[in-house]
Amino acid sequence: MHAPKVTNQPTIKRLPSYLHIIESAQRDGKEYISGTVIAEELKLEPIQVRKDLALTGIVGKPRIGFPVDELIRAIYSFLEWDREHRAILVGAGNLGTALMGYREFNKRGMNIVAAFDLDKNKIGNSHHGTPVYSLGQMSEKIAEIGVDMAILTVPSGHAQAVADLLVRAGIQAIWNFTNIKLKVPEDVIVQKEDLSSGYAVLSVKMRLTHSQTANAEV
Amino acid sequence: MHAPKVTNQPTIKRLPSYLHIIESAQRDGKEYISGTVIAEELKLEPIQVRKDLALTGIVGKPRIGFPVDELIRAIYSFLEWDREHRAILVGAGNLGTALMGYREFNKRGMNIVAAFDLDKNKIGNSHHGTPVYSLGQMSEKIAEIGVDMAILTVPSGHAQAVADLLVRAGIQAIWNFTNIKLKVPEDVIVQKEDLSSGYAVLSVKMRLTHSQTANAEV
DNA sequence: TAGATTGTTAATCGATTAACAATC
DNA sequence: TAGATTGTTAATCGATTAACAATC
Repeated sequence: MHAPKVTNQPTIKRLPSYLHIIESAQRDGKEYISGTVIAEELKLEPIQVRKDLALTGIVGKPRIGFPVDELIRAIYSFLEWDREHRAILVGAGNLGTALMGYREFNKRGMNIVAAFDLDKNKIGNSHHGTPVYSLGQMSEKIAEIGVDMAILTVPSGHAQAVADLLVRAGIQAIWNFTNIKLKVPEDVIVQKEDLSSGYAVLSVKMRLTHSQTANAEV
Repeated sequence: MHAPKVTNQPTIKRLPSYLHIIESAQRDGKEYISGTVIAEELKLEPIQVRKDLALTGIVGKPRIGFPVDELIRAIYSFLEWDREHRAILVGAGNLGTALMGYREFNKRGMNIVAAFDLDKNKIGNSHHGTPVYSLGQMSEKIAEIGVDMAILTVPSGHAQAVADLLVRAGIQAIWNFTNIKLKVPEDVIVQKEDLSSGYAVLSVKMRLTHSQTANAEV
């Protein structure tokens, strides 16, 4: 009767893709969806889907599956996507602007309330409703607005300096899109998004497929 | 005397971050770097770094560490980053443009030779040296240029249709930045980049930290 | 009822970590 | 030489998968 570990990273990372399938079923008017169906859609094992979903506390019906509306609520609740996460974004370049325009985040509770940049041409503009301020105003604005997390999309040369500013301004969580391993106090959460690692996996997969010894387990 | 598995995903995903540290040591003029130092920098266990690096075939010197130049070459070779990967990019929006401007990819052997979009205002332009063509020209251009992989940064509503086009044009590998699970033939490699999964991990980490039971193993 | 699916308990698999001899 | 680090072999840990009774 041990409580299952709630910090199973692989499971947490899969939940958003489940959610996608389940929401699509909801749009189709389905009342129930089975783990088997989700697994087929994502090419996973049914038992894995069931185990993952169990973590959210959902209870299904044998033979029928999981109640769609309830399941969506359970995942949202587990991921804390049913509450507002106020975020700021630092670095309003192409990547930053892309993230500001990513409507899915907003649906998942993330509210990007302000962006900051050094570029005078960008300051004063707004993207998808998010105003862009000067970097100099950042600490002040953070204190004023109340912010849960910062999204870091600055050039890597500025990453550590900006992170230092964020920490000093009291930010507790940083979503780091730079390729710099940030040095921050222990109690500050950093989630690093590393595009190169995806490219590395892709390259190796390509090599394995192109070679004769095609032990292509994906 | 079993050969170690070359398809250890976690290891492959860590190699780019090692490379970062090692290249920085190279710029500092260091001839050798130890696994211990790399581990410290990235807050990993030294034994894990050594095991990971061993996969590339590098041989170190006890007491001294690994020869920097040779180590960089070994990682590049293992990841096939020492060869050109000709890529096209489909969807020249903000994210696509950001990827075209990401100079690190170019250094790692990726050459984005062409981009495609539907938007007439974008067609004919070029971003960081990459020309943008109309989507209608895609199949033709792929045949003409010779392409190893496609980067998919279109709106999710178009993802499957574009993937179908790519497959028909003979593309063997797709780097998928949409949140759609693509349906492709078995022999086509898809690497999915899922920003929501990073956000999910961050949200759960925040919940765990803010709660009293701070079992904050990161 | 028959049978597909859930949820639990156990088994397997693979990755991480530990221990330690070899060595520069 | 002394001692830090490598690389190998073994132990541990955690995640995935299998088996199967319960059940709608």
